[in-house]
Amino acid sequence: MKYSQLFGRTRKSQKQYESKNQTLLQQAGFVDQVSAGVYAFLPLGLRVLNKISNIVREEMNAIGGQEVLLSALVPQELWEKTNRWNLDVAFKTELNNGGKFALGWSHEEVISTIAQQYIQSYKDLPFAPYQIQTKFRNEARAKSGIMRGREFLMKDMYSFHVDQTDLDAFYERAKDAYFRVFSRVGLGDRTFVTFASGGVFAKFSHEFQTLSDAGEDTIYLQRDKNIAINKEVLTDEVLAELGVRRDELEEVKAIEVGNIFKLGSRFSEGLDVKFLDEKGAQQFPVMGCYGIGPSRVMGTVVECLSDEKGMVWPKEIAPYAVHLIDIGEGARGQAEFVYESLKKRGVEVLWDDRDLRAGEKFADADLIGIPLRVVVSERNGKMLEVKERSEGEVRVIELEALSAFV
RNA sequence: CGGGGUGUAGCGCAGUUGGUAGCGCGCAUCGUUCGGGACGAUGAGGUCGACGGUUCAAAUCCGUCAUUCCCGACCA
Repeated sequence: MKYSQLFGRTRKSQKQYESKNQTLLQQAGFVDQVSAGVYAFLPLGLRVLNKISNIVREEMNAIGGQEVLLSALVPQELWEKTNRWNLDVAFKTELNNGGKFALGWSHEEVISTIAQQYIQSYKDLPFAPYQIQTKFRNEARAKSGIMRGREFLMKDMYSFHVDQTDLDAFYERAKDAYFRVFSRVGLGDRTFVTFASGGVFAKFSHEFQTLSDAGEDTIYLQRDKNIAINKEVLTDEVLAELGVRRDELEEVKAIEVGNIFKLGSRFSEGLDVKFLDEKGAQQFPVMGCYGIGPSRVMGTVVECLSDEKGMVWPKEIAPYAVHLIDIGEGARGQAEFVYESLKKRGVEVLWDDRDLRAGEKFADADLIGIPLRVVVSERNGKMLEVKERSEGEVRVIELEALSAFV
């Protein structure tokens, strides 16, 4: 992609928000705020978001998840079956004939109602559909850039099992899959599985909490034992159960990037999803649900991995692999050659082909945060000057040697 | 939903005791520049959030509503 043709661009003057991700993503032209908690993703931002979604997709598929796309409009009657119609989070709307709907802020009702048609026998279980869809939540106060919005992208998976044992086994596989997701997006070393409130049917749920001062949650860490506990469930009883002492805990701020939850049979009972077991007896499937918000993950990466010059994207989710810069008119032809060569090799490259001075191009490259910067100039002739965004070292190499960096 | 701040050109901002609006960036044209956000010249671009009130006169004072940011509350 040639930067001169890109929809969206960097700004020199940018309001400095309290939220780093809001400031940097807007300044670099990755997102545009439409309203409080409502964001449009521009080409660069969408590329990142899609890469995160694809990682999630791959890892969910790897444990047997099956992708679906549910409806965003969810009728009142479904919510009423589970007593969730009158909740503040819901954006409500209605048809011209008066039928009432809420925009989906979670989809247990929809998926369970559909599942009901396909679950008759224990032989039909287990399965785990998931979707990646925009969720709508009527937050009283949107905040923190793209991390707590009124609409946001969410991967939600729901699993259905014949019994608790089967759920427990799948739950552990989902937990592992979540670790792989956070590792791949570059947050692995600072993301902890955290004991959190389990609601009515389970003692705990598990949150995936990424350490960051920008986080809304307070968690307590025992790093040696790799145990983390959300402040909301920190009691002496819980500490005893987990085998940790209060005085060995470290209090930290964290961002909840994922949450997995054992639902038991609340929804299968509420929505009357039943199957016949081996003995011909009617049973309710045991369910689990598993959420990750790709847009929140994107914001979290910005919060955690940026520096004073701008964003620093990990390779797996960077909008492009290479940020090509040509300096001086004499380098234009060589830049064109390098650009075409890289594209032919399947390397994703953003070429800043604007007729600007070097300083502006460097500053924009730092702000945008693509992992590898490649400079061509008359000074370097046919050689390429490469520098990784995350470190300072500059190397001069031949085009053929570039594959070692991307 | 309570509390505080904010609203003026595409973006970031200034605008004093009321007298119908400026600066920087960006943008357009030209020239000089050209390895860490260059410089000069010329130019385009705003019913000052909305509505109502006070006044000869309102970006400016008063009221209401909407907006946005932050703190808190909330957060299957």
